[in-house]
Formats: sequence, structure tokens, C-alpha cells
Amino acid sequence: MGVTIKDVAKEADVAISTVSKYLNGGSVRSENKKAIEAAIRKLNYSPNNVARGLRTSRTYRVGLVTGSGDNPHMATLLDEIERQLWKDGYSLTYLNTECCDENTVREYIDFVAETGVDGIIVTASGNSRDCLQRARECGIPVVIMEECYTDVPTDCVQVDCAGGAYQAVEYLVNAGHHRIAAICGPESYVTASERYRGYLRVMEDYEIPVREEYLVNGRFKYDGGYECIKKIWELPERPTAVFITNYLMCMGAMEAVCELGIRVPEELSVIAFDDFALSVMVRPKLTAVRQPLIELADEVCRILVRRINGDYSDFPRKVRLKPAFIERSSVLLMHE
Amino acid sequence: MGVTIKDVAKEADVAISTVSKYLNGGSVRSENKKAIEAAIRKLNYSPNNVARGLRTSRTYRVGLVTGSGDNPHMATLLDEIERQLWKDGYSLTYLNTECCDENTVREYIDFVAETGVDGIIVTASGNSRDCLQRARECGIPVVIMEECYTDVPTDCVQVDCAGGAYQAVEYLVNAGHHRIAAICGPESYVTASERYRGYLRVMEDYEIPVREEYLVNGRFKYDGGYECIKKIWELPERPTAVFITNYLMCMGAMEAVCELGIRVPEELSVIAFDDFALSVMVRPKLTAVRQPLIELADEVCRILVRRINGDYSDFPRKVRLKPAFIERSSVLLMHE
DNA sequence: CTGAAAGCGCTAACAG
DNA sequence: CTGTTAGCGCTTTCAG
Repeated sequence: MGVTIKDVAKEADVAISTVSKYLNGGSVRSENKKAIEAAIRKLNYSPNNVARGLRTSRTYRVGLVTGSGDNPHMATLLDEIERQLWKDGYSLTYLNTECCDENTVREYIDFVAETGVDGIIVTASGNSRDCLQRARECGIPVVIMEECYTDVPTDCVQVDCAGGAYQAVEYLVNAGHHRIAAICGPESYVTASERYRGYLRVMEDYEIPVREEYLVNGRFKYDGGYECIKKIWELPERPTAVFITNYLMCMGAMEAVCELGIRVPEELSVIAFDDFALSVMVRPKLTAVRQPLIELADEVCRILVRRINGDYSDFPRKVRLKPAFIERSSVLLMHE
Repeated sequence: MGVTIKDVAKEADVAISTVSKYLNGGSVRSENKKAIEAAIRKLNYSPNNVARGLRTSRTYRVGLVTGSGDNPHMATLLDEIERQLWKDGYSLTYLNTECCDENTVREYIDFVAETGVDGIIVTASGNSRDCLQRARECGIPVVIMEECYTDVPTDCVQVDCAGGAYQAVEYLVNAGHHRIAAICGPESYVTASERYRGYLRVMEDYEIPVREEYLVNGRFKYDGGYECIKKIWELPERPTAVFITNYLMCMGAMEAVCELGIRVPEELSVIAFDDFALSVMVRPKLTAVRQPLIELADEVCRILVRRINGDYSDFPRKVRLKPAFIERSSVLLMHE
């Protein structure tokens, strides 16, 4: 630290602005170019991004505001987002709101407003709208991840959760199941409600009555999944299959399954939304819906960077990626 | 955006410097104070941190440089670090080097040098020294997490891995096991070598010969754990117990255990370093060593913030937290 | 306690 | 192509 563009200019015996121009890729007489390069090397100079940011009002930072840092799939998204953004010259500021705590969200938003970042990725289910509003006021581009707003023009990248859920539940029905329980998440989460919607549509399309007692809320948490299995297992008429709508709950559910000694799939067929290590670590291996997390992250970054660069040609962009269905052996095929 | 301290000053009819003083907690005549507060509210002003940073050369950002974003325990550390730092007014820049890729580390370091952050937390096993060196040149405080350097004065917070490993392996020995395999990580990782060292010490203290074929390297990766189990199960004289030195490998190992139909603990006792959801999801539940991740993160943040504030009174600080031993039922007690 | 003024390091007109 | 100059928004002496 301490060595500035001024020092480089003096050392290279050119004007400050010439150095600046060189630094920003402008054309400079080759003689001067060499001198500047030599000076930079000699002094071990690196430009001060803060000062640069003050002038250009660009920080080369992107904020990721999330409300689900505890969800294992976030780690994958985070790493991929960080990698992609870095490639484009941005660093990632990680802002985790822990269950969408309102005060924290507000603080984060203020932070962002204080020239904190050039762009924002939001996936804090629930408070995304606040963030969106404020960011818009500040003129900072936002891309919504895992949700999709239709009432206000916004770039959104999401996974077709309803479709994925439909495929999963339909598979269950085709396998001969009718008593199908669903372990759901909070209704305020779009991802949760979409998955639930997929379930409902199958029931509707196949004219299977929806039974209230088979609908249990696991709050997208580990404990919730655990409790839900306990609950449905106490029912007078147990379901023959269960659709678990996220990974955290799936883990909890599998613990309960172990504890109760439920045989899968003989006594209970299991199908899960999200597919991670767990799916192949339990016996039988779990049939599951896998989200295209890498593509999701990549698409989000691509759009955001374009917006930051002022390219709004395809605004608002709505991307809806398709999940994959992975058939393994946790579902009993009843008519075989 | 757009509204600056100048606007506030004009609105409140005071000098810019008075507003600045107020903003930074200096004493201001109560009359002016009110006017300023009103102006701020009216204009919805929030200070520009970049400009502030340029003057004070503080960015209120901390960088977390890690080489193990894929390790599940990182998620816990990350979230806790973010929370703690935010409480102290810092935002977290997440820099994941993916397996300590050298070029990326270099870029990260340059970034940090360019007034990117006020402080750095490093846990990029392998390249920490580079980072340390460069940061020192820039005068940016660094706290090393999960490692400990003794040759150069540095703040380090780590878990006593050797101790934890010792306890685990000793438990195995006391349970009557002598043929104990160890699934290890890369020697270049301090965490890996420490855990291995704990194993060796038990063997030494109890005068059990170390058998080369029981020492397998799983590279701290999922696949590695899987392969290692396969390998030791092909041995003419199989071990009766295995000590798995991290979570990722433990997951892979458990998949192999399932696949080979190995009965735990009857045929093979299992003890793991790191204790997460998996431990209670498999049957039998896994006996494990649990790292105090929250304390680890808290301690790191506490030290770093003190250093940033110029308090070097206890430098260099070396903290060595003790892991907990969680007894469950994956170890066969042979003399019962 | 307050205000005027200098300047953090850099970029972006603008003349030359 | 190069150099001079004027700020970006804020903090910080230094007089008053």
C-alpha cells in the first residue's frame, strides 16, 4: 500500500492521466507503455479500487442476499456464483439474513444502498420485494434467484419446481400409489408453494382426492421433516408414499424413518425434491428430483453482469430451468 | 443514491463538516443535531461508504479466503462469521479458491491488496502463507483459521485435532480394537496431518504396531472415503475398526459400507471426525468427534476485529479449542 | 462548537 | 497521444 498512480507516473516520467489511460486499456505510445509497465513492476503498484470506485461509482462487488444459508444447496450455488462473478471481475459479498429476519434485511438493504455493490442477487424468500424496491431506488440491478415476480418487471431465474414436483408425484401415481403424503415448506416461500402446487395438480389431473391429514408442514427444516414422518406414521390409515419437498426435511425424515424402523419402499415409498449426497447414502437409494444448480447460478450471474454493464436489451428476463428426475429404488412399483 | 452529505448540510443549514462530525458521533449543538437528523430523514440520506473508505482507508469489509468451500462444515463457519462480523459493522467478502488453486489465490491476494478489505480470515490450507505474506506487506491484519503457524508470529485459531483424534482412537483401543484403519486426508493440510498424528500417538502410547495397509488416503473428498472402504475391505486381514478423518470422506465411506453390506459395528466399528446430520441418520448412529465450529468462528472474528481496531496487545494470539467426543453406537465394545 | 479548505487516489473531460 | 485540471463524497486539520 501507499504506492499510488502518482508514484507510477513520476517513475515512468509521464502524466498521471497517461497511466490511468494505460490502466484502463486505452492506447498509449509503446515507449510510454513500456515505461509504465516497468514502473508498475518496480513499485509493485496495484490500483486502489476504492478510489476508482468513488470516481466511477462502480465497486466491482456483487451482493448475495439470502435467507437460507443453512440449506445445503446454498453452498453449491454460492461457490458457483462466486466463481462466475470473479471471472467477470466481481467479488462476492455474502449477506445471510437467517430466516429472513426483517431487521437484518433492512440493514442489508441500507448497506447495499450505500454504494456497497454494483448488483444484487436475491434469494431471501419473503423479503425479496423490500430489497427489490430499495435497490431500484438506488438504481442497482437485481436478479431474483429461485423466485419469479410477475407484477413488477424483474429479472428472475428459477427452477420449474411445480413441474419437477409434478413429475415426481405423477411417478408415484403411475407406480400405483394413491395415498400420497406431502411434507411441505412454509407457504410464504415460493419454492415451497410451487412444489406443493405440483403435487396438487397431479391429484387433480388423476382425480385423486386430497386428504388433509396427508399434508404436513415441515417448515423446510431438518426437525420439521423428522416430525412430519412421525406424524403421518401415527395416522389410522397410513400413506403408502411420501413426497418430501426439500433436502433439509428429507434428512430429518430419513432419521425418523430409521428410528421408526420403517421399511422403504415396502412400507413407505419415498421421493424427494433435491438430490444430494444423502440420496445415495441411505438404503435403498432415493428417487429424487435434482435441481440444475450450476446452470441456475450461471444464468443468474450472466444476466446480472449484463445489467451492470447497462445492457437491458432483454429486460425483464424470465428463465425457468427444468429439473431432472432421478429414478432410484425408494419407490415401490405396486403393479409389478 | 445521489443525495450526499452536501445536500444534508444545505438542508440543515450547517457546514458539511458539522454533518460529518455528527455522523461520526462527535458532539454537536443540540439545535444543529435536530436539524441534521431531520434533513437526513427528509432526504433519506445514507453515507457513501466508498468515499468514506477513501479518506479513512477503511472499507469495513473482511475477506474470507478459503480452499474448502465444498466441505459442509464451511457453511456453518461462513454463516457464523458473517453474522458476527455484521454485528461489528463489517461485511463479508467470500473468496473461495477451490482446492487452493494457485492462480486464484494470487488474484485474491492482489484483490485484497487493492484496498479490498480491512482484514482477512484465511483457511485456504496450503496457500495461507502466500496470503499472509502479501497481507503483511499491505498492513492488513490476518487471522488464520484451522491452522497454526509457529515460525512466523500470527493470530491463529484452531481446533485441537490431534487431541480429538487421540480421544477417538483411544476409545477404539479401550473398546478392544487393535486392527484400526485410518482414512486420512492430504498431508499438506494441517487438519489432516494433525488428525493422523493423533492416531499415531495412540498407537505409540499403547504399543500397537502401525500397519501400512491400514493407512489409506481419501484426499478429504467424498470419493476418497468411498474408495478407502473398498480398499480396506479387500485386505486379507481386515481391520475391525476404522477412523475416518473428515465429514466428506465419512459420507463416501458410509455409501461404500452400505454397498458392501458391511454390518456396523459387528463387522466394522466406525468412528468419525466431524459430526453432522449424517451421524444420526445412519444406523447405527455414528460415534464422532465434534468440532466447536461456532466458537471457532466467534473467536476468529473477535481477534480480527481487535486487530483492525489497532489493538495488538495480545499479539500473536494462539487459540486451540477442544473438540467434543460424542459416543453413540457405531463402535463394538469387544470385552462386553 | 462550527466552517472553510485541503486532499484521499483515481477518472474523465478538455486543450494542446 | 499526452498533460492539465476538476472533481467523486467524505474526513480532518485549523482558524474563528
